[in-house]
Amino acid sequence: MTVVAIKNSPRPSKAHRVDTIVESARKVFCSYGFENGSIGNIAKDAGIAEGTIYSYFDSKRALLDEVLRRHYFALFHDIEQTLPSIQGPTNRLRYLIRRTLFTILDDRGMSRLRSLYARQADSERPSLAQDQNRRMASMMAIEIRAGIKDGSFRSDTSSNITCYMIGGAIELTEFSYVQNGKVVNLDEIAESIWRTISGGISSTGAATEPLIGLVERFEKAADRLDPR
Amino acid sequence: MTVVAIKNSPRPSKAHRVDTIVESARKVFCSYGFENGSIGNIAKDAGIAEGTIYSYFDSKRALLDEVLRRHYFALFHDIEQTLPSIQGPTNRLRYLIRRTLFTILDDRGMSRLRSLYARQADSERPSLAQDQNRRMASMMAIEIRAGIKDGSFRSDTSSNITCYMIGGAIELTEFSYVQNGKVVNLDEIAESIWRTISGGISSTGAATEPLIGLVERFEKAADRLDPR
DNA sequence: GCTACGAAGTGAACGCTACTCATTAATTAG
DNA sequence: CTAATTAATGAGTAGCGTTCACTTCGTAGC
Repeated sequence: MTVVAIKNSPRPSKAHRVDTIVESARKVFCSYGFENGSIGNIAKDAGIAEGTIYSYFDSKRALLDEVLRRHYFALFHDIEQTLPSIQGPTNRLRYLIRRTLFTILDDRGMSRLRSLYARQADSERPSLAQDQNRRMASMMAIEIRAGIKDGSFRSDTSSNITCYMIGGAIELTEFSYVQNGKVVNLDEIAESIWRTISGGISSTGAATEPLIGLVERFEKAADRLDPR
Repeated sequence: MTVVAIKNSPRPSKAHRVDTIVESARKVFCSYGFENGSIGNIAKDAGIAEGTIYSYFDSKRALLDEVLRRHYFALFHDIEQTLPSIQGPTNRLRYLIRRTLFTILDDRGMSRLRSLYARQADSERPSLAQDQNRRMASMMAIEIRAGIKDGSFRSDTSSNITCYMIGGAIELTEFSYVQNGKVVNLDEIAESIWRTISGGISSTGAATEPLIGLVERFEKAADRLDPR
């Protein structure tokens, strides 16, 4: 996507130039990682001088932030587009878990950036990663609170911690995939997360076991009274 | 802790020298972060030349890895010391959650290192962060499997995902604390994590599902005895 | 005690890269 | 068409991780 510089050629618009830089940065960072991807490479790919980048971005870090910001913007936009068509907080929460989890498979390079470099922001407050966490958490929290209101979820549920648990599990799944690259069964993982979130891990066996015995006795009695 | 170099002074033992370097590195990295803490600073603090560090460590990153490795070693050692004195998988799992969570308050600088820099390892396989995750996960998984065996936990629990959910929630809590520095009520967070893990968030609970089957059997038997 | 030799330590020099800024080119206003 | 303004340039700067030729130290054999 290299732009050839020609004397007297008209300058591209400001927005278009920013787009070019960010797109080149995305390519370079995804291919080489943040630390090994140099401003020189990005400038060469965009067909401009290194100095030009610094009239649009304060630092290399700020450039990475913009790459990630656009990535998350597209992701959230897509989610917000889909969410209203799903009925009920339970289904919506399930969708949020699956949708976020499956983003892992979209782009390996982007997964690497997200799981390794997203957290270290410049000095911005709130940092990009924190902001992203908050947005995802707030979407989930809305569904959880709706679920509490309509009686699907227990009223002593902490929406905050529930979001942390879901988000954290997804992050660790992504990191694990980025590190060892093994193919993962995301359907199964999504199902496990959902099962744990919704039903917990405590066994209900203690409660049901006496009942099983009762039913069996009842069935035996029925057999005697009504053989076959 | 600066060591003053004197000509003809006896050289410290190899192990002692490594300790000095790692301790200086820990101080510098905790104070300035990984990227802003320079090898020059570390060497100055340890009272040695920069080159000396490179006869003990391959790179700056390897030095950070050793700092973190020792930190985790101490943490795991402490946990393994305490764990046997706690009875039952349920209590042990609760302890693991609380113990790991409360590590956040031990040392702010260390929390920063853990949540921002631990994931980017050299080229080691497995990476330090992955190795650490695995150790923590395996400790938790042992308790979860024991809990399944003794009937405390549901048998369809995925120990892996449960660990990810617990570990992920703790990581995000730590990151949030590192970023905005607000005091957090860890007791409350630990309790929420535990409540969700053990009981889920469904108000109906998984308890009813097995019962539905029993009720159906009961009704069928009753139908035979009293048709219509 | 003296010498020789390997191990440990040193710090100046190197290479790389993020970032700056004086200069040049392009665009716009009058 | 000219002047003023804005955008772009790329050689230069600074800082840091890393290397390596050289120095110093510890010790073993005489």
